[in-house]
Amino acid sequence: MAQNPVKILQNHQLRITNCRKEVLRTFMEKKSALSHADLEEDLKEVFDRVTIYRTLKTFLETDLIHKVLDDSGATKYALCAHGHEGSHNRHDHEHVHFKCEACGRTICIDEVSLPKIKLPEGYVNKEVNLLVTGVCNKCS
Amino acid sequence: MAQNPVKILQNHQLRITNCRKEVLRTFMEKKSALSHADLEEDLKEVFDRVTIYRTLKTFLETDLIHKVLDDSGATKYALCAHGHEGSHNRHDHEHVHFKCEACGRTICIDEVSLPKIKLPEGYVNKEVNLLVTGVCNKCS
DNA sequence: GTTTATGCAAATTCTTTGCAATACT
DNA sequence: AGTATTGCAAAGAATTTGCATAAAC
Repeated sequence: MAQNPVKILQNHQLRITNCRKEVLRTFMEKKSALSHADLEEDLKEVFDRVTIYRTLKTFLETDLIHKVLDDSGATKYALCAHGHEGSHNRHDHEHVHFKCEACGRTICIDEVSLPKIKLPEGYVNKEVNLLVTGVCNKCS
Repeated sequence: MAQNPVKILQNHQLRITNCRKEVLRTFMEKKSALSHADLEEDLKEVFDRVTIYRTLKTFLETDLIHKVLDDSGATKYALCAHGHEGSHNRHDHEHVHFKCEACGRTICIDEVSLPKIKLPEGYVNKEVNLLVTGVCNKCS
């Protein structure tokens, strides 16, 4: 399994550029969902705002990151947990996210698995997203 | 239980204005989550864009509506199911939303109840939001 | 009559697009 | 060398703020 930014980019057939490496590194380091603004805060001295937008777009299209639901209005993104191993199936995305009201961070809770949802007749379920809001272990 | 816009506004100690009545009526009529843009489309001839923003803000603060998670980026809102009865508890918001990829509508699925989620040690659960993406009964 | 909401203009913020210069393979 | 990515400028949306007028209580 890939573990460093360069290998991940190679696995996804993306050119290796400084911005992509740094964005990836930031996701790996922060271990929480990040918005464009979060990334910009860390990287604005080095890369243009627009480049970060385009990097996120590219990563989304390559299934390297995915959108994380959030009630703050800002779109947040997180690394696809096993995306680096080449398993590009949709269910990579199906996990539980936890948003802390105190520190504002959104993280993936891997320990909790998603319950099966039975929908009414005629509904086709493609993807399930669960967001729990509350206070995290560091803030409580 | 209150059922018309005027009574709902009274119950929430809000002044009765045309814009508030119309926004409420639209939510009741459409029965799906609406974004500011959705409301504007219906009401722009009558009310200013800004007034609709402010109405949504007021309704949010009064717990008359709540944010609905959505992966489209646009913030959507929905009526709090029992908010009109004066029960302002947080669990009003805990339902399952379904977003149809075909028609783009987001609706509340009342038939499905939220599974209990057990979080890791130290996490305090305040609110649970579940979004299922797929195809609805009308589009499938 | 006093308080609160509205409409309009304008300021901010967020996101996208075009294009020449640069970096990657 | 050839193609994709970047930075900058600028356009386009989305959202917020200030203030005078109008509506609600």
